[in-house]
Amino acid sequence: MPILQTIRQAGDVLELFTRQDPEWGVREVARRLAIPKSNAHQLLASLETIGLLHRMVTGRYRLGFKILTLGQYLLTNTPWRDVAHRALLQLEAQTAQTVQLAALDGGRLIYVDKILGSSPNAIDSPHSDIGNAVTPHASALGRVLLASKSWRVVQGTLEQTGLRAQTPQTITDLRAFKSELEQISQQGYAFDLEESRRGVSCVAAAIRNHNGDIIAAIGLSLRSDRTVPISTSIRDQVILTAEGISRSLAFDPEFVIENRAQSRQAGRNARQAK
Amino acid sequence: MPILQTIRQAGDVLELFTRQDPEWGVREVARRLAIPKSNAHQLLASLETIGLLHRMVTGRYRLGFKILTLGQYLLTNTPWRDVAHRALLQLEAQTAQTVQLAALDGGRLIYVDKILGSSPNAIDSPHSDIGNAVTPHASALGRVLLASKSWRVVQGTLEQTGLRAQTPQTITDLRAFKSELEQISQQGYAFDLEESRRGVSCVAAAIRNHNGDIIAAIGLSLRSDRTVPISTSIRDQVILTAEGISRSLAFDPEFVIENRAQSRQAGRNARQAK
DNA sequence: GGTATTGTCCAGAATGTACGGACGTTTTAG
DNA sequence: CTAAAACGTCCGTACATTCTGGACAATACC
Repeated sequence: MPILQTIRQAGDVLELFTRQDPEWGVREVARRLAIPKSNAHQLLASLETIGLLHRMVTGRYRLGFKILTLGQYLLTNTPWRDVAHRALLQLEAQTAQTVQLAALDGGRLIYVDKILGSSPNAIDSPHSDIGNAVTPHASALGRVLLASKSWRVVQGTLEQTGLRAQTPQTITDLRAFKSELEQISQQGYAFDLEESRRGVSCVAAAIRNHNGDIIAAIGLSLRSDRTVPISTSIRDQVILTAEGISRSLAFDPEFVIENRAQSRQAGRNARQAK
Repeated sequence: MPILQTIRQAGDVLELFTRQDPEWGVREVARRLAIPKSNAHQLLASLETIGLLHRMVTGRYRLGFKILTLGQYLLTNTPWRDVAHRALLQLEAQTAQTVQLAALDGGRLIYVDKILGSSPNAIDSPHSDIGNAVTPHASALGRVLLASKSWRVVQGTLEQTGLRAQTPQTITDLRAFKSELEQISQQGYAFDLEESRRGVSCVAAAIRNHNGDIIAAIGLSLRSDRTVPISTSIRDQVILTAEGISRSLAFDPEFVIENRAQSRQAGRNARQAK
């Protein structure tokens, strides 16, 4: 199974463009990726022609606006996003707190939607901006999603990101983390009590498709000095909202297809097991 | 100047994923791009490993969430976006109408920011969603930006997109369009009276960096049955806001660099002119 | 149950890409 | 003001990668 090396390199180049380092020159890219300058130049120039990068008049490069366009297409075509968005609007109306929608992708937690709470002390952090990718272990959203995976898969993910503590409250012990996931898996929701950010707590619940697979999660963020522990009222509202979304998705014909595909996948697994 | 063919193909693949066709199979891609199936398969699989595509359990592909992440980085690192955002918030507060921020990229108009008007009859159209790319000729925002380019460049752009009428009011005559651009260039703002969408009019003004180059534009959308023509009051508020943004940018050290780069570019042009 | 279509995989052949160096500028150092 | 280091860009060649065409297993359709 040969992987296109040129595209892998293009991916490596794109990985360089982060929030901290938004602009790269040919030389810098070459040094960082340990490739000849000409090679880096070709890669950057080529990525510019397809619009993924934008060449400044200085000759240095930034991300191109085509990415915004593609992101727009992605958001409008993620079937569960619309359903969830409407439900999140209701949840915000009930609680006046900031609510989020997130999914797991490539071992990272991606925020897919966010509605700022109208309450004066609602959380408003760039941490959960749409498109932001974070390590999943330190947030309620991430753990709800991890709890749906087998422990093997979770271990693989943790090997990449580790259990780095983000606040003194972050769980860093592997065994404790495992039992935490098991508990989440049973109760169907997760708490985050100042584990990702000081003074911020979170409740999250999973969204399931027709097949029962967890495909995304919603969360609600609170200043934790207000309600510790998070009131069961808030918690239940989050759970109910998530269940409502899951119920809507069950009747979505889009996910009936997804459902059939699952059995197809099962067949493939059976084949490999032979 | 060899352009990396593999990346060009990858770009062609990404171009296929639009709002109308968000999901593609190997075979479909192969047929559409007139390449062997195996080749298409390699491209799709490779684009998946770098996160730009996401493989469904069916084996078909959609855009990957990495695009959202990159888009997030892009938005947070576009220097004039923050400045403009604050100004747009004020403009919305003054007018209660929907306001937008857009830039020109690759001959297309890209919406970079939008604030929905609080007025009950404010415009709320997916047409101007962040990241959306449209042909520039039929909107006030697009024309303000086109007016900054030389007619040669504009002609090149129009060859790609044409002057297709989107409403009966759209200017389709090339000469009329040229004189329109000249007028916009002089007066510094542009109107769009139901040319892009029925019942919607728009005023737009340009944002300039320290060097006087037009780098982006802001616009305000109105139901056109309310005020025809758009009141000079509204128009002037848009212009003043744009000027305010430009003034802020002039002192942005980021754009002093950009400025120096301009003279560098000038030197390059002089060299080529020899 | 048969047939057409799908995604995946394999091996050889040809093409495209990686490489090192050279050029003209720009920016820094002295 | 001069010198030199750093930068982006552009070649030509040799190699390695990608492209090609076909075969396979599994599914979807009739």
